[in-house]
Amino acid sequence: MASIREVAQEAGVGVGTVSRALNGSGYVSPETKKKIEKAAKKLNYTPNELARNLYHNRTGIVGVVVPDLDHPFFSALVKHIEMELYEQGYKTMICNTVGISRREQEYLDMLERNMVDGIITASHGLEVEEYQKQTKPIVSIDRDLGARIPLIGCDHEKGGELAARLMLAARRKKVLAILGIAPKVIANDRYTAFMKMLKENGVTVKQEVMEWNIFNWEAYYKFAEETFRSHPDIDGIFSGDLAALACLNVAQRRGIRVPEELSIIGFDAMAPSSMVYPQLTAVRQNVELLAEVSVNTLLDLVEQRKNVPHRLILDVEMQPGGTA
Amino acid sequence: MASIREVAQEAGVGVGTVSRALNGSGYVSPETKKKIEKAAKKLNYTPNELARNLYHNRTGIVGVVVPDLDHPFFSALVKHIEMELYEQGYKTMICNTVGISRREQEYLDMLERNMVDGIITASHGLEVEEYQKQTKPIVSIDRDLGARIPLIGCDHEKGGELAARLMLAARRKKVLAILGIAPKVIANDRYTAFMKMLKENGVTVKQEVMEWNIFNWEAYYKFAEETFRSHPDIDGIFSGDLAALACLNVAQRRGIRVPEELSIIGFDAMAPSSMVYPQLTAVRQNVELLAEVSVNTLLDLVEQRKNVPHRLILDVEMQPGGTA
DNA sequence: CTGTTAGCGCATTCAC
DNA sequence: GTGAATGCGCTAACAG
Repeated sequence: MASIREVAQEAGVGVGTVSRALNGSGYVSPETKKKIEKAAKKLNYTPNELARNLYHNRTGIVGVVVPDLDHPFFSALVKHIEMELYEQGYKTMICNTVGISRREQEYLDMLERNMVDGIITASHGLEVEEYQKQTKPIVSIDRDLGARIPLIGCDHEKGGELAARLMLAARRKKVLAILGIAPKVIANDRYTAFMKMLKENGVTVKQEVMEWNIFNWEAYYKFAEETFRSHPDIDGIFSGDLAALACLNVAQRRGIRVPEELSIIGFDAMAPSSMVYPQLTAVRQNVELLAEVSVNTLLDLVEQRKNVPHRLILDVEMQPGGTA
Repeated sequence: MASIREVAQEAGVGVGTVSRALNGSGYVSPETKKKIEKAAKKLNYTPNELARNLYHNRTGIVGVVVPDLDHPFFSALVKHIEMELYEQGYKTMICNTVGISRREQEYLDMLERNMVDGIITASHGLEVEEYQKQTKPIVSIDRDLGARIPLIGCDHEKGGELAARLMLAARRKKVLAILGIAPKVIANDRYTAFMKMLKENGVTVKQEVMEWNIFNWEAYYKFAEETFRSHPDIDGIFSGDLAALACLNVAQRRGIRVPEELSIIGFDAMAPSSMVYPQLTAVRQNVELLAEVSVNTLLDLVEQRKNVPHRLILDVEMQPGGTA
């Protein structure tokens, strides 16, 4: 509540001196510095960040846009992004788009209005053009938004191949891939690679597509039940963690033995995949590293520290489990 | 990038007029208004929110402090808080304290520095005194921070009793309660009520205490294994969702039949409790309502809309499952 | 070494 | 109806 002017008055000096003393910029005699600090303490002075922001034209806030915070992958991602940003002196503003592209757009607008210094987006409902209009720092996770916007993601192709290899090792013959990913996102490559390798080896591969922007458990569960009705003869399933867990649950309920009769392989290997019994076999993304790389790439842009590569692909590995 | 002054120049009017025209405050002739709008569009003018913030001494940002975003309860809570805040025109800044009270303190400081208009805290590592120093709006979830700070939470006592009733109905004789909650938090009441009712009915109740600020699955799992080693004779377990899920997993691995030989009841009933087979029996908190009430209480304070009650306790119910 | 001054961009007086 | 002037709180450049 107390302003810098009041502190200056109390200490009997000018505002500039107070500013320098408290910020450690420029020279202030030890003596007057003491006086100023005493005055500041007495008045319980706290600098008003809003005024600072206006002057510096920055806020130290980074916007993080995700489709759904209550999804294990995104909650873990945001957690680690927040922690990394904090380490580097930034704050995190979040936005759930829940499939509403208007909300995504509004966050982009906040960039223009200087509310945030940069954006990390993992929600992909808008057209690429909207992003390309922007001139301020943006980093994209899992989607190519053009040459000026760095893309960070994991090696989805390798993930798909790792899964395919497991299916082959288990001699599966009729496998289902459940695609639940936004169009235009590199995450789709996991299915392409998966199906390609299996087909090359004479395995029959079917596919089902889930609404990509629905993330609640009910929906996954219903979809799994429907899947078993329409594909009673499959002996393998590959999909995102949650759909895989739903399939596992329905299989157990139906008395289908996993993995003897049916292999189930997930993608992401987030916490819930370890909670079930048997533990889900799944391709693991290194979310922590993903967060770290995304943040550092963005801040390289924000602070113009150095040039950043346009495409950064992180390694994946297979989390062993009991379902394949 | 274009400022209001440039727009004024382009339109050949004064800055005040531009401000009034674009904000709809005060009178502007339809004619000049047109001119101004054209100029604004031409220059691609966007008001600088930082300047506005300084003038109004507000940011429209609410800080949300939680121990760990990557915990199903908190990720769901933050998701719904964010959505509700968005509906009301506010943005959400998040902070993972991950058990570090310094981080909690820093967020409190941001209140003083006017970076956020208010705070919703569900992380309770700091002493009450630190909160009571604050004069700006704060709402607390699950912990009493003194008369001036509203407390929102669910009816933990009732939850504990609902669980106890199920244990009694299943004729359990040696029950274990796993406490994993911060000290001084009303969430502890669930265990107090649970144990009280069971003891009154002649049931033996033991208890174990987990580090309250550890939230990763590994820790839960290890704790569960240790629990079965040291308490091989129990026939009932009551704890938070994640510890309960870990116990269920270990029990299944050990070939203990649930619920025939062992009843397991969780608290929260978040998504992962539905993913396992059998589904976890658990006390359900209405997170959505909790978020809505917290946000509205805070904004009543921020906008001084009306007086708010100091204590708001929400109902709970039992989520049926197959583990009790 | 330190006080004064001039903005940062906007919103709101208050004369005209 | 409208323009000019003032201030939000702070920082940095500039005299002194």
